[in-house]
Parts: sequence; structure tokens; C-alpha cells
Amino acid sequence: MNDTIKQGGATAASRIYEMLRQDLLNGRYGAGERLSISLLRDTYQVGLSPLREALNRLAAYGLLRQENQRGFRVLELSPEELVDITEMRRQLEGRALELAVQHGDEEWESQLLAANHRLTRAATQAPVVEWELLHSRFHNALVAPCGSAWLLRFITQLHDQFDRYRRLAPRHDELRHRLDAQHQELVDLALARNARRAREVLEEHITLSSEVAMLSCEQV
Amino acid sequence: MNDTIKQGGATAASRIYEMLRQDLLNGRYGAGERLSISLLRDTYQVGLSPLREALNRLAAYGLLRQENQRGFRVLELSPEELVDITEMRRQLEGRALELAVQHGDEEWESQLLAANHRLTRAATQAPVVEWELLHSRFHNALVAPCGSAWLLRFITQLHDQFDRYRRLAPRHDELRHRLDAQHQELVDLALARNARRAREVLEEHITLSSEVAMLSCEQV
DNA sequence: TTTATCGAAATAATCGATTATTTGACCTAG
DNA sequence: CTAGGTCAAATAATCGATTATTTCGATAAA
Repeated sequence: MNDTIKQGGATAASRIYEMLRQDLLNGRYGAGERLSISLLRDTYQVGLSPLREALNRLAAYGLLRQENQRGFRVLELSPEELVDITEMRRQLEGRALELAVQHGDEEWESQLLAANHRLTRAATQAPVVEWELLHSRFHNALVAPCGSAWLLRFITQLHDQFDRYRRLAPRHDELRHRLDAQHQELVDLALARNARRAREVLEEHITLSSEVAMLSCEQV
Repeated sequence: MNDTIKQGGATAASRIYEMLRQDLLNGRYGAGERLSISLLRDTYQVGLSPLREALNRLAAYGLLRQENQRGFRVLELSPEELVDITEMRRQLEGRALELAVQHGDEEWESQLLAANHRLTRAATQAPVVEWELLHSRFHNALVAPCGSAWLLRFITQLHDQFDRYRRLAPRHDELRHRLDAQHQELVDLALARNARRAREVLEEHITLSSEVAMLSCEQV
């Protein structure tokens, strides 16, 4: 969905869409919270029409729930849904990585190395938002040459859903360290063209990451 | 996405969304065609705001393409994309059916029998739109108890995409007959709780159906 | 002949105001 | 007291008009 809108002077609706999307992923609005349209208009300094268009897109994308005549709500969070999202990510990203390892060219290898390098640096030297961006880019780079546009689309969508949980979770340095090590391992396996093992590690990575994310459900 | 909007007095935007979705699936607008907003307003007798909201939803859903400052276009059709959609359907619906066979209860069995019965009757005695509705319902009933909301969501979305091709294709009685026979076979295997074989038949069914759909790409 | 530029017409996006619906407090009948 | 009903305030949805951008034909320059 992110690149559904083509280039060209960004319209107010697409600017507000991206801002709202980021704020939703970062947990600025609480789960289940009702979004007052006139309040949002004041917050983002934008007219009603583009704002409503952005909200409609977000609802169709799955980050908001729309009830006729009752406006928009942030989606609820539940451990059950996190399990569902995790299982889907394992399935889809695992498959995509297998294909990417088979189809990826030298350019892909370079991109992958670069993405991991930037991510590693950012882990110690950049603010969280910067790291989040590079983390998304790394995982995207990993599966990019899988050859299926629809697979990539669903993966991105699930990634956004997953991040709503993960970004809400408290820090857990030990798990984070193991997750970072897996990033490196994935790069190595990808370059070695070991599709089978790469898939296994990615699936473990997603499961481990879901353990971090699950901590967000155990908050008050 | 179809049930994203909850009950309650349908709003103009959601009514127009559903109408447009049906018309897009039925090929009322040509692939790649530009949708003039003011023309649509006249056609559907609706104001600009709800119309634009519906178009935004459809773009986020993947039935339209939106370019900033240049309005909305119907998505193009291509054999390559049909292959992608078909492969994704095989993967996702195949997995969903396995799960459904494992989890489905007696109520599911009844629903399945009923859905197939209605579909079979409609094949000879109902207009095409009626058959299309029942056909969607049958395939939905098949995988409904798979236990994963996201899996079902993606399956529905892919089904809509697939139907853009299939409904455009010319009749092919021989293939249609084999496809109908597979519906019966799927019901039998589901009731017999033969998950493995049911999955195989469903994947064959989707592939065979894509052969029909592919005929739409060979038109002028 | 081709390419570039300008400007009017067409069309998309946005705004401000209006209408419709829901919410919740208050009241009354049972 | 409680259930149901009424009404006013709050909020969502929609409309009509305005603004911004693109498109395309006509003209001029290379």
C-alpha cells in the first residue's frame, strides 16, 4: 500500500495518510481508541476531506476499523491476533525468502549487505525512529526479489500489523541481541544461497521477535 | 475488507464502494481505464465526498490505482499477474483448507453441503450474477473455519483479484464442467476429513480455473 | 519538421457550511 | 427504583463551491 500512490506532488490526503500510519504504528493512539475527526483535524492541521480520505485508506489497509455513522477506531490488540499475524509472517516471509535466495542477483547481495550494515550502525548510534526505518528496509530487502508482487504486499501489511505490537513492547536487551545476531546470520545464509537454512532462521527470527512483541500484551 | 464496515444504516460511501467493487469485478470498466470522478458522480448519483472516499478504499484494497493529482485508474490485467495471483491462491487457500478440515465442526459440514447444493442448482437455473455470488460463498465456506482471520482476509482479496480475470473470460463448457465436478469432490473430501487430498484437489481446482481465466488475456 | 512554451479548458483536490445520526443526560410512567 | 422515551449537544457524513493541478491544442522558435 505504501507505494500505491505514485510520485508527484504529494497530496494533502497522502501526506496525512503517512503521518497517521506512522503514529498508529508507534502507538500514539491507544488500542480501541476512538479517533475524533475534528480533533484529528486540529492535530494535523488539515481539512476534513483529505483527512477522511486518509482514514478511509487506513481502514481498508487494516490499521483502523470503520463503523458506519460512528467514525473510526484504532484496532484492538490481542495475543490471539498476534499469534495469527506471527504464523502468517512465518509462512509468507519464509516462502518469500526461499524464492529470493533462488532469484536474487548480485545487486541484491550488495543491497542486503548495505542494509544490514546501516541497521547495525543505527543500533548504537541512531534514534529509535531511524532504526525502525532501517529495520523495515532490511527485512524488505531480504525478500524483495521473490518475484511475487502480491506476496510482498501481504508481507508489508503484516509487518505493519506486527510492529504495532512490537513497538509497544518494553525493551528486552537479551532477546534484542539474539535478534540482531540472526540478522547477520540471515545475510550470511542468503549470500551462501542456502535457501533451506535461511528460511529456517527467518522463521525462528519471527517467532523470537513475536516473543518480544507478546510482552506488549502483558502490560497493564 | 467486505465486512470491515459494520452493520448500521449503510452510509453513501459504503454503498457506492460496494457498487463500484461489483462493477469492477464484472469488468464494467476496462483495464487501465481512467475513472473520471465527475462522470462517476453522474453515473451513481452520489456526491463527490462519499464517492472519493469509496475510491480511496478501493485503491487501498487493490482494485484501483491512485496517482496523486491524476485521479484513479482501473488496474491493468496481465498474464504475469494472473500467474502470481494463482500461485498465491494455491498456497493460501490450500493451507486454509487443510486447517479448515482439521478444525471444522458439524455445523461447517452442513454449511458446506448447503452451499454446494445452492451453487449446483444455480448453475442451471439462475442468472450469472446469482451464480457468482453463490460461487464466492461456496469457496468462502470451504475455508471459513481455518482459524486465521488474516489468512481469510488475504484469500478474499485474492479471490476478488482473480475474478477480474475469470469473469472477463469467454465461456468454456468443458472446463466449467470439470470445475463443477471438483466442487463436489471437495465437499466429499472435506466431509471425509481427508485434509491432504482435499488440499491437492483445491490446488488443482485453482490451477484449472486459472486456465479459464487466462483466456481473458488472449482476447483482443 | 521538430521541439518548446503558453494559456485555456478539463479535471482533481480541498475547503467551509450544512445535514443526518448518535450519544447521553434528563424525565416520566410503571 | 427501573425501563423506556425525549431532546439537546456532539459528532459523523455529505454537499456545493472554490482552489490547484494537469492536459492539450495552438503558436512560436530552432
